[in-house]
Amino acid sequence: MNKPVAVDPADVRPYHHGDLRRALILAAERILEREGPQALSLRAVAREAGVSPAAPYHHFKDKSDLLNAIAEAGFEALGEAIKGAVAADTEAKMHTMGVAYVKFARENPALYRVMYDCSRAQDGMPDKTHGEGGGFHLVEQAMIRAGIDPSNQVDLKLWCISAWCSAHGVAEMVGFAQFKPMIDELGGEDRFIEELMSRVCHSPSSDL
Amino acid sequence: MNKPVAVDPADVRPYHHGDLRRALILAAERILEREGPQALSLRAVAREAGVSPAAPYHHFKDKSDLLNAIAEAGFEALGEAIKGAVAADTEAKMHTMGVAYVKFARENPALYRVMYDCSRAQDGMPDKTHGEGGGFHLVEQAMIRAGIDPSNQVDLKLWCISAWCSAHGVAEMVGFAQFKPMIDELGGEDRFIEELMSRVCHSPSSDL
DNA sequence: AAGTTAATCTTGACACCGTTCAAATAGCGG
DNA sequence: CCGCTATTTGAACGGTGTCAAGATTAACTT
Repeated sequence: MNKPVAVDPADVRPYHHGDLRRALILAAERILEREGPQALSLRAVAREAGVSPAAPYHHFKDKSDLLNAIAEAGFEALGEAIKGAVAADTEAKMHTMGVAYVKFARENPALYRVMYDCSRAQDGMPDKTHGEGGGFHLVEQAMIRAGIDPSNQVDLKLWCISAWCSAHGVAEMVGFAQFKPMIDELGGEDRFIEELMSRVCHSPSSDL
Repeated sequence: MNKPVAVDPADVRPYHHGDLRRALILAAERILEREGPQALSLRAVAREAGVSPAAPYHHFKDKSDLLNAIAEAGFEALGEAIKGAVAADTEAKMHTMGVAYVKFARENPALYRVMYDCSRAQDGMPDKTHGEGGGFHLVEQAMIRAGIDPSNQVDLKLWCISAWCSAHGVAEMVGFAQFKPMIDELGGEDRFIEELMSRVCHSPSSDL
């Protein structure tokens, strides 16, 4: 008899058919990138993972349960993107973080869609987003650096939320094709994002 | 034989089955308010209008075509809401308009959802929104009143877009249940909206 | 006024979706 | 080796968007 051949642990399918849960999430992300959010059906994910339509139900309660897993990973990636931008900017300004946020959304539009569709269906963004390494936490620190008094917790949180809202709004709308003329006039979407972000981060007068 | 009985003209179904197109839109809006956006299927709309599942296809190319009609009406109503708020505020500040915007979104969550789902699938918001009486036009005027130089068209538009983005972001996120503790601490969602809006309209320092 | 045309609506079908459930299968502990 | 449990399948149900073909009715033409 052959003893089990020594295989790369990455190739091992430890269970029945492998580590589905993970495989399903990966398959879903693949579909998301390739065909967009409206093509992301449970059956399509199962198909992509090479498994029957009912199989996912042993790893996810629901379709929305799968979506939530994807969304959570998305928010984590978003946090990483922001962190990366902060690390590259010695001043670690809100503006920098905002631009990183919007660019992440633009580079992963389908994922970003799932992230906020889930947030709306759930109670909001995943808890981890507000935790130690999460994106929201980074915003808090930047706000404090920008001069917001951290002893007034409510005020600080309000500033963070309002900033996050603005970034989200920009992220959802930069893609509107109706802005294309303006984008061309400015010389590219990156410039457009910069211009919007600097206005969001700094109002021209106090009586707006 | 009976001649047709004299009927109230309101009961008359002038066409085959009545003025469908309009009836379908109304039925859809009814479903939207009653059961939310995920219950809005073409078949359900047809059912609500008392008509066969295929009937809508003679008035709308698609399901999305119906949705677009609803979205367009929604953006018009949003413009009216903003206009109303401006009329009631002698100073006609951006802050006032922003609050009106967000409150409209919160009072018509399902409609608001359809509005932006369509905008994303289309090229953006309906053209009428930017026209003479549209909501975007009102923002432009308010921006000019707030001191933005109207001779720099690009700059003016950028200010308007950034403001609209912020309002949209707030509108989408105030509903997150995870903010409930903070809302309670502030004494209600209205107050929460005010606080966010004033921060969005007025940054604390220029180096945010 | 009658007959033709064109618009409107229905019926029935197709493919796909989310979800469930009983049966089959495979790995695991004894 | 046997049974146990987790995993997967297959088939089914009700629902969806969409389309083609036929029936019905309004409108137009002469």
